[in-house]
Amino acid sequence: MNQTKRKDAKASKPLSRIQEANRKAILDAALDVFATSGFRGATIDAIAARTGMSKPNLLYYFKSKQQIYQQVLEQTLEDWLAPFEAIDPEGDPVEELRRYITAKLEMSSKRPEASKLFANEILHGAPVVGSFLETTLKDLVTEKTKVIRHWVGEGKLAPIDPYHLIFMIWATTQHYADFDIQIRAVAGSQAGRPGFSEQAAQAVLTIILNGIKPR
Amino acid sequence: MNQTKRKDAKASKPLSRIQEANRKAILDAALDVFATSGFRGATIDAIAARTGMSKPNLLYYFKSKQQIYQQVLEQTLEDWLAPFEAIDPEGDPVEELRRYITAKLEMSSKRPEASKLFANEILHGAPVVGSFLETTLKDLVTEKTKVIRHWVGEGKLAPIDPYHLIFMIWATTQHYADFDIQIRAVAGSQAGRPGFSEQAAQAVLTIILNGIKPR
DNA sequence: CATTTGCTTGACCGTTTGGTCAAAATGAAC
DNA sequence: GTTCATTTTGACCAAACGGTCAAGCAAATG
Repeated sequence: MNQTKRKDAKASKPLSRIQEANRKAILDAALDVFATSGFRGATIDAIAARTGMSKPNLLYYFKSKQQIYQQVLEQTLEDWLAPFEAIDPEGDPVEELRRYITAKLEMSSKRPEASKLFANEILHGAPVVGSFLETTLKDLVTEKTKVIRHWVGEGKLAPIDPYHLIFMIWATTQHYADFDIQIRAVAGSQAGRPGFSEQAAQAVLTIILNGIKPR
Repeated sequence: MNQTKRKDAKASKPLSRIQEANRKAILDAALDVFATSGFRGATIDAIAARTGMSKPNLLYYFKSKQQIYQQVLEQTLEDWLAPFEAIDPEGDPVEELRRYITAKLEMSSKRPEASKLFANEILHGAPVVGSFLETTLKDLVTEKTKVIRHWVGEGKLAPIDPYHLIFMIWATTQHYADFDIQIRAVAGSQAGRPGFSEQAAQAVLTIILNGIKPR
């Protein structure tokens, strides 16, 4: 029964059906808990309660709270980055950025927990994703700044600093997820209305795209 | 009964010289600790260590960790709001907004801890400042949206939604404080150079102001 | 000087929480 | 059924942490 197919001790894990389901349930619950309470504020018990499992059972699937956190974060980063990678150097600048901003705003509205989780991580010094930021993300951003600079060179965009344009898009799109409570408190009835997030997207697009169009 | 000379709401403490100095030292240390570790992550011991006092001594001046947190937050909110209140309805729109954005970016660069403290509070559901957001801040924002709408009506600004303009400014200016680690990681050498924050201010102003100028 | 009041702290307590462990339940294979 | 591996948990431990308290120290006050 110990063929290459069944149970490999170290290299890779076949992952039984039960394991796969439980792991996923745990990571889903953990995302919520970590996002609302932060790493320190979250407790294994809280995550366990949310999945209906016992605490030791969580630690049967993941060896520590840290590890759960890392995996949730890792999983989140991929989604977070995908639309950024998708910016096409060959496409029309305004159209590409419109697509990117729209995608990010949609993510903020649909999965604010992911955004909050990430915000928390960065806010506390990026202890886990720090090296990722300095390598993968940095390279990716460098690449995109070249694209933007190329667009500017062609006269398709106003002469703006690519870094700050990117930061500004990140800032704005994340804000709607991370600060949603403040937004709801301040905008009051406005924010409750259906179509509010579409309206937000429209306003953000208007300002940024007008701001970077060549004059 | 109550002489109205002291600013005290509780009508008891004249506050000795020593008390005033120690209270301030504690609040200063607490700002740093809360900003970098969050409420849950911060410990009274850490704050005490930073002031050179003992833990019981902190609790002699403030009755609980919560109370320290509240006072730090309260103190921070005032600074945070001041430049927003200062937006002058009679002034030139572009000039007023330039002043506001510049002031906020400067705060982000000089006192990022204050910004981080606030971000953390909101991110975790605004348990302490929630009611403040729904009353004072909401009223203030409503007032400023009217000013912006008036400017738009006069044709001095492009027709943009005032709420989203405000959110966008908040988002962007806070981003440079709250996500400074990500910015430094991604921008690398750029961010280290002197004048980086001035450059950031220039870029942000360019995009937003161009974005809202009437065409 | 003595006395009162304000300031400071070492030692301690109760609770929370991350993590362990041995044993029980469940399931799979024969 | 029996046997063996996987999954689950109650009970427990050690460390961390918020907070208390009684006693010590300092500084005014007389």
